[in-house]
Amino acid sequence: MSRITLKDLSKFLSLSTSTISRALLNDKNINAETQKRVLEAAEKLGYRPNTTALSLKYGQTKNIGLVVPEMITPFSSKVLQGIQNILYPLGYRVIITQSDENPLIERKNLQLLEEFNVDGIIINLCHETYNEDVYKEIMDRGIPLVFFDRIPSKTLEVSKVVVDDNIKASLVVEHLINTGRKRIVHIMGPSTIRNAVEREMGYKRILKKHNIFDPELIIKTDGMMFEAGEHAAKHLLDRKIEFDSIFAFSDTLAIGAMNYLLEKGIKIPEQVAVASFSGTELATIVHPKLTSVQQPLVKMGEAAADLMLEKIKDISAPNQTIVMDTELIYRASTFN
Amino acid sequence: MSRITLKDLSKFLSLSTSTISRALLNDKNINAETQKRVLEAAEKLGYRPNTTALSLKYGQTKNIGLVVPEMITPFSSKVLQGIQNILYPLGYRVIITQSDENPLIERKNLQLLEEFNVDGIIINLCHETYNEDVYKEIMDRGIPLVFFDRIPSKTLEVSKVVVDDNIKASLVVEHLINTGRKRIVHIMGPSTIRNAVEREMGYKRILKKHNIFDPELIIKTDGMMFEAGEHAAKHLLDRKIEFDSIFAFSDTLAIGAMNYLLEKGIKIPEQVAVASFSGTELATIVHPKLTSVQQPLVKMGEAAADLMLEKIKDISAPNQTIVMDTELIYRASTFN
DNA sequence: GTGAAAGCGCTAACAC
DNA sequence: GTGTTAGCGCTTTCAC
Repeated sequence: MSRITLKDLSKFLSLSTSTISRALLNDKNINAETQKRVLEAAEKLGYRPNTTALSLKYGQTKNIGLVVPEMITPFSSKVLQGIQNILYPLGYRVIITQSDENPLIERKNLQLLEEFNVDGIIINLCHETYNEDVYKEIMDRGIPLVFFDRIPSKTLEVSKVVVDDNIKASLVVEHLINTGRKRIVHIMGPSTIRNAVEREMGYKRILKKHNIFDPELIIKTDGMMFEAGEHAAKHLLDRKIEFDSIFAFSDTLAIGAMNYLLEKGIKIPEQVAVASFSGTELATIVHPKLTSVQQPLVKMGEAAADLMLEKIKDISAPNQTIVMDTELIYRASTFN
Repeated sequence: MSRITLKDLSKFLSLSTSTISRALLNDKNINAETQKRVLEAAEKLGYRPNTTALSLKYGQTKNIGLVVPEMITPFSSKVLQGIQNILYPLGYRVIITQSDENPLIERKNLQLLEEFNVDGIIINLCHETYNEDVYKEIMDRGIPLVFFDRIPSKTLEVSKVVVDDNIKASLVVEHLINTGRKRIVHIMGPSTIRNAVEREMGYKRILKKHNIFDPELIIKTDGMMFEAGEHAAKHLLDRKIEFDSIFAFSDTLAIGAMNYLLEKGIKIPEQVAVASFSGTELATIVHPKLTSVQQPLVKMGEAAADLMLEKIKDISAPNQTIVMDTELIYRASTFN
């Protein structure tokens, strides 16, 4: 808590609090001499403005909530970094909540953030439709909501930051084909996540184009974490499904699968090439390093924060969709 | 922002705001009938208390700052989880800042949090002494500071949550010796981090006890991230230093080193066993999985939050040091 | 049991 | 150019 207040300065200098305030705010109606005295006294006594008073005055808490599915992988941290880059210098605090990939927890988090009186919420959701009612309620109450990465179903019009999942997924698959792979597995995320469906569409389109599509090669996972990837790999081996490569929905799933294969003595990339989507550090801290679609996560955070600022300035600003550019990074996991 | 206020309810029910307030706070001086009416109206109109007004009233922002070195690894996220477990239900917001292992950024973060008027700061520092002056200043201003994991030098008495680095490091080394390793490298963190020194001491003590200590086997890194581990491994190979195992300061350094060795075709654990310290998911998502000292990160966060609450309740509460139990988890990276 | 009024720290409209 | 005052939303004396 700030100890010393305008009132203290006012007493100290025998000036009214409004004069002090004006001096501090660099108002035009202030004597240069007076201002200097005030500034010096403020410095000397260690005055720090009370943000709470300002919040009350202006009706803005300067708190922005962030809801993410998890923070085990660096994905959200990177986006957070971008959000902070924009919001911290402007005096906004960012309050993070983790949903643990559970829509129920996400729901609680949203309610918690509302209780925290945030000015807006930036969210990467964990289920396309489950909490749609809450999203709506929140927006109806005049609290702007900005989505990134995983967005709600099309029935809800919102501001959002996304990547072109479909096209980039197809590029990954093309790459696998170009390097001679024919039995390309897709480890697909839950279909309650729009991106999973989009990436699958990209995958399917290319395989069909090349006439090598086989529905058996699509493994839909239940979860999103490493074990889900392991299960997918186990499933493939247990069923003796023949495959020479994997395109996974995310680095996380890819790594889970990769480690299972390595444990079973399968050589990567010699026997099975692995590629994925995300672009976190995870792709480069495993061996072999993963070919992956790199998303500009920090920039995505910055974009989301910008959208949020726009909405805060004018709640009726039109919803925008920002599509970020991604880059397919080729690494050892897909080359012999 | 909450739309509807006590005043609105007051008008709506033709009652004074004080009565409304009393009803909502379940005060004894309130007619049961009146209270019922108020509660119903509040529900109906969707009243939500304005936390800002409360903050101003009580002189507490209910904001707690968190300063961590990085969020690329899951270490801080886990601790954050624990902190949130305790603080969120109590209405405290947690505001995170990342120092990027840079004391200068840490300094800025601390100042930022002060400007945010936090009620207290929980911190995992990135340099033992560099910002000691700021820590002191902050505490002198009556803002409680609680440290965890990496703590300041002994000249600064503070509340903190730590683990027994020295003893657990020695257990890891004993384990390596028990599995037949003789040339045990230590990849040591920067000595500006107390834990690095403690873990090195544990390492040294055991090697000396067994008469196999060789100063050449200690590689002190400059950084803390994966590349620093790689560099250490490169250094070992370049200098043709003979070794059959590695004990690394952290999972991060261990993984960096491991991947470099794997790239050079060195077999793990057959040729080189690897063990580390941390206990994040990182240890289990690489191949082979890492033997590592598992720290109870969520619990550490909870303990730090508890210490913080104590300090908030009574700023003059005595400083406490909580030492958490850790567990050495044996995994494939140290077994043939 | 209820209402009026003060005050938390600050800014801004209004006097002078 | 400076001071006075009101008010942001809430709780809490103090009256009645």
